[in-house]
Amino acid sequence: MVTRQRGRPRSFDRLTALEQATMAFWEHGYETTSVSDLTRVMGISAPSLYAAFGDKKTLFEEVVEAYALSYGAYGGRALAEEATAREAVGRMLSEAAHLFTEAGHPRGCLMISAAINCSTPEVEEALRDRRNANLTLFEDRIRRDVESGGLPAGTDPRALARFSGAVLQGMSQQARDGATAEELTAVAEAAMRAWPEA
Amino acid sequence: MVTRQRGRPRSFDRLTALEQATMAFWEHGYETTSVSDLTRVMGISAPSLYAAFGDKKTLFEEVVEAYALSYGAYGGRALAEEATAREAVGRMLSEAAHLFTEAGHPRGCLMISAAINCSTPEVEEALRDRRNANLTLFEDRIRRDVESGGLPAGTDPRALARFSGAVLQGMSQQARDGATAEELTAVAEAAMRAWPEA
DNA sequence: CACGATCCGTAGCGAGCGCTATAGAATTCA
DNA sequence: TGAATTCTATAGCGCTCGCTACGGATCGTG
Repeated sequence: MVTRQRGRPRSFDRLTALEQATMAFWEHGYETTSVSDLTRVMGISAPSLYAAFGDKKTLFEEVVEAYALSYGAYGGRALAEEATAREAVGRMLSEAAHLFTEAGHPRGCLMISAAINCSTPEVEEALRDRRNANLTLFEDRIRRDVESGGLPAGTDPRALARFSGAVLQGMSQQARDGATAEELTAVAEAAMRAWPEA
Repeated sequence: MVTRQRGRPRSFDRLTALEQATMAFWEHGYETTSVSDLTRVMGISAPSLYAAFGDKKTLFEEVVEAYALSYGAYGGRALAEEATAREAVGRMLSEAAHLFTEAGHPRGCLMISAAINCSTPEVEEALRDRRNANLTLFEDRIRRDVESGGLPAGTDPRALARFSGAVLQGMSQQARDGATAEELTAVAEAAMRAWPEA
């Protein structure tokens, strides 16, 4: 049902503006990115922003959702496509080493770094919930391999998932602190040495 | 040379106020902790704060320095007191698992989480410089063991230092995301499995 | 064309920010 | 006791924050 639009059409591309907002939030975080920062990088005025995206918090939520489906989708892809939990996490960390440092967008991971110390608690908790949900996905995938014999019987799925998530979060901060793709790749490889032998 | 103080004496304890400022910055970060937050938790008025500590940025720098010498000294102690780099880092991660989660102060590490996304770039860089300086300390300690044969000849000191730092930073965020001391201890133990055999 | 609908830019709201001028209170020294 | 010194509290500065009222501009529809 495509309702023909009635009034004056929007003079900017909504997806482009969302992408530019993503870059701003990714680089500076939720709190530090002001609405006037956003209107400048998006090339629109404040009333246009509020009409198209709601308030700042709602815009950020849409940014996070879009990020999770694009830049942040590598983890889910690895979990879905690799045959074992070990291969999935190994691939995820390896890809993260490049994604966290490549040119064309800010360093690190938006979901990890963009709402660390936030005066709006709901925003901070929303990203925390996403991070913890991802941890549970790791844990479930690892447990499947433990139960099927792909990982040793004594393996603690929750501990191994937390370890992998901690390395990923640490890699994000190292990327923002200046680490190169090569250095992060070495971190990822070291982390996989901690995994039990298959 | 203790010069007798002349005018009206200060009506609050400077160290106590500094400690209370530390707790506030530790929990909420540099940016999110306002001067009025500080005056409330420190129990003093704004002019007293500015007279005793300078501006907000200077107060934060003093907080960070005091933190590094107290709560944050465990890493330096482990490096100084343990016989090998492996034992030092293992002890550091193990202690961090408890320090990052124990009651009586906020979770995680102030130097890791308090200035992530900061509108004052110098503050963000000051903590980044401290983190990177700590990485170099790890690296130097590891290199000593590689050169003395305590670690295998092929070991990359910089990579192993970055890995250890990444785990520490990840543990800090996991602590703030709700991980228990036991879970973080498991993360620390997993990390040490990545270290080469002595 | 006129009309309703929708979007745009200007301009500014109330609130909180970091910070400070000012004056009074409390102490030491002469 | 009086003067000099230093701290404290009130009160408010200029600024930026997130957000929006308003009027003009631009569209589809009749």
